[in-house]
Amino acid sequence: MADRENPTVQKLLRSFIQFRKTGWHDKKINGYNPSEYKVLAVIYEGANKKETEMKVSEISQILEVTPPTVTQIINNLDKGGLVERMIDPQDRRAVRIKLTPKGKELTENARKAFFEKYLGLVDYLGEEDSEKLAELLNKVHRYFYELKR
Amino acid sequence: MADRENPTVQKLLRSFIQFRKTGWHDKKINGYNPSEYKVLAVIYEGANKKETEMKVSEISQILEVTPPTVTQIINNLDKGGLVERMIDPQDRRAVRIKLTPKGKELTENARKAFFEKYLGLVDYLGEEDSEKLAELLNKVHRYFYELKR
DNA sequence: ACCTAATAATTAGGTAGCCTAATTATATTC
DNA sequence: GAATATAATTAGGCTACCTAATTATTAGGT
Repeated sequence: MADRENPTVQKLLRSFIQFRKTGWHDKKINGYNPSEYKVLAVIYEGANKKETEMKVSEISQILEVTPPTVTQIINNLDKGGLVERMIDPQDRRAVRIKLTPKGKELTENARKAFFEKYLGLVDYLGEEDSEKLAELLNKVHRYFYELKR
Repeated sequence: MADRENPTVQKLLRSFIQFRKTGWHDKKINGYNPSEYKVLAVIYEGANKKETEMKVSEISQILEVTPPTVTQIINNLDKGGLVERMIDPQDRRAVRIKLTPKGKELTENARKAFFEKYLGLVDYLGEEDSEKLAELLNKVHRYFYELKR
C-alpha cells in the first residue's frame, strides 16, 4: 500500500485538518457566539431582501440546521433583547423573527467587521486564487456528497 | 459599503460554509468516533516511525488538542480494549500508549478506507489542483493566524 | 363540515469534541 | 533538600448541534 504515502494526499489532508482548526469564526463578541451571529445575519439579510421577516423554518433551511436549533438560539437572542417574535397572521403556526433596533445595530457592526476580514483575505490571496479556492472547495464538497449516496 | 456585495467574497464565504459542513469526517464506525480514530491513527503512525510508543503529550501536540482531551479519548479506547497504557521507565510521569492487536487491526482497516477516500479525491480534483488547494488552504490559515496577533 | 394528516414551532434531553482549573506523581534546578 | 516545573489525570463546563415528543394550526379527502 505505497499509495498511503502519496505526498499529495498527505499535503491535502494536513491542510484540511489545519483549515478546520482555523479560527475564522471567532469566539464570543459582545457576549454572543458565532452561531448566534449567523442567525442574526440571516434575519438581517432576509428582511432586507424580502421586505417580510424571516420564519424559523426559513432560517433553519438557510443555515442547514434543524428548527429546534434555531428556536434555541432565538430564545437566547430574545432574552438579550436583540430579536422579537411575532406570529404570522397569514399562518398562525409560523413565527416571524424581527430584529430590535439594538439587534439591528449589533448585527450591522458585526457584518461590517466580518466582511472587512474577508475582503482582506481576498486581497491576501488575490482575486484569481480566491475564485479558484471557492471552486475547488465546492468540488470537494461535491465529491464527498456523491460518495455518501 | 458596496464592498459587502463583492462577489468573490460572497463565493468564498459560501464555499467555506459548505466545506465546513462537508462530512469528510463520518460519524461513528464500529462504535468509535472520528476523534477516537484520529488518536488511534497518531498512535499507529508514531509507533511505526519512532519504534517507541507515543506519549499522551506527544499525541496532544500532534492533534493540537489539550492533554486532558487526549486522556479522555484514551480512557475510552482503553475501555474498549484497543489500547494499553504503560508507564515510561525513563520518565515515570509519562505514559506510553500502545495499540492492542485488536486496536491495531481496527486502525489499519480504518486507515485503509480513509486513504482510499482521499486518493479518490485527489483523482477527482486532479494532482495539480489538489496541490493548489492544499497550498491555498495553508495560505488562508496563515492569514487568519496573523490577524489574530 | 369533519376528521385525518401534514406542517410550524417548541421543549426536553442528549452527544461530540473540545476546554480550563485543580490534583497527583515524578523530575529538575538551585 | 526545598522549590519549581512537568506529565497525566479527574471533574466539570461549553458550543453547536441533534432526535423525539408535544402543541397549535392548517390543508386535504370524502
